[in-house]
Amino acid sequence: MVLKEELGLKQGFVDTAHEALLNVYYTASMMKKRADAFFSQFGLTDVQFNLLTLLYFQSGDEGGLSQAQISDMMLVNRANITSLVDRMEKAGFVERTAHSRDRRFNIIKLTTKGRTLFEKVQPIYIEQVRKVMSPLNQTELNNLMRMTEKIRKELRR
Amino acid sequence: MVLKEELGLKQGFVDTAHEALLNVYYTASMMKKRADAFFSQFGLTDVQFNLLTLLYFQSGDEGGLSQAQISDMMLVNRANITSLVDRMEKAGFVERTAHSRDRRFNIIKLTTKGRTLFEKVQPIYIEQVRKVMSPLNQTELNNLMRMTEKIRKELRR
DNA sequence: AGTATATAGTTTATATGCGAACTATTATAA
DNA sequence: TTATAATAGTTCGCATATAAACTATATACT
Repeated sequence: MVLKEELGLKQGFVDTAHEALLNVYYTASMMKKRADAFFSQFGLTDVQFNLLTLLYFQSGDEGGLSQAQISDMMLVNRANITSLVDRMEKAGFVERTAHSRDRRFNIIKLTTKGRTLFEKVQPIYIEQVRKVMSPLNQTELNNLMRMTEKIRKELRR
Repeated sequence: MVLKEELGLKQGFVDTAHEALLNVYYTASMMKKRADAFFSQFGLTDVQFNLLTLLYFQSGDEGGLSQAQISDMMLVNRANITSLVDRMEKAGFVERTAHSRDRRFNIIKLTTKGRTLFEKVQPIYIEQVRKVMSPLNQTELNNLMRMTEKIRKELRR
């Protein structure tokens, strides 16, 4: 019943399922705020760092990822990727390149500047993540992943 | 290691803590999408329904909640509450009223229209929540709440 | 009492998020 | 082969999110 006190709620949790859902939801919300505060030190948002991460680890056939692939991986609408890539391209962290055979695709690649920034920020970020998750031991982390995966599976039906 | 396959990621998870954090994060993201799809049936967003819920269950001394109180409870910036209340007031679901002694406060109250809508939507919403969380038994729900609470406690430091 | 500080709410600029309508390009089908 | 489908990306309108600068009001302090 922790969230009740945290949020000053006396009522409104109709049952445990609802309360658990809100726990997950508000925890993610707080994670995002912390991540945004962290990345702002480096002139980035959490979403922008996610894009750097994807491009750093996943080159794809054409040496980059299409905007549709990025959209699928980040679980966000394609319209967002257009503006996200616009901003990141303007900042010089990524570039749009042509696909070798299909002119519909924009292949997005990290620039040297983007790669350098990622390699600078990523280890510090992982340190922060470890600290945030430090109250949970390995067994708990595994249980947490197992349970949230069950929920996602249900949501995908 | 489920998220890796889900998101088509081959690398990028540096350790279990990071993977667990992203599990929570993407689960909440999917919950939000589902909630938004559900509430759009009734011309609402999930955020707007949250506001109705708060106002329905928490009257406060003045028979409503100040925007600052709403901001605290919803864990969002006060600037958002201004525009949220603007939209909800325009739609006729809430009203801004004066505080009896302190002219700085807007006391936000449900209108009859807002109360009626909430009472119509809420039971159907709770049904959906139970379905989404149905893969977890009571013990798992409690564990999930306990673990996310530990994370929030760490985030509040 | 009068000044400084704190609090509530608004506005602006910016970065997300969605769905729907649009263009360009490619693939499919008749 | 030509008409139709599907796919990739963009643009638009809207709803959310933040921080920062602003006004109005209330409180605290000397």
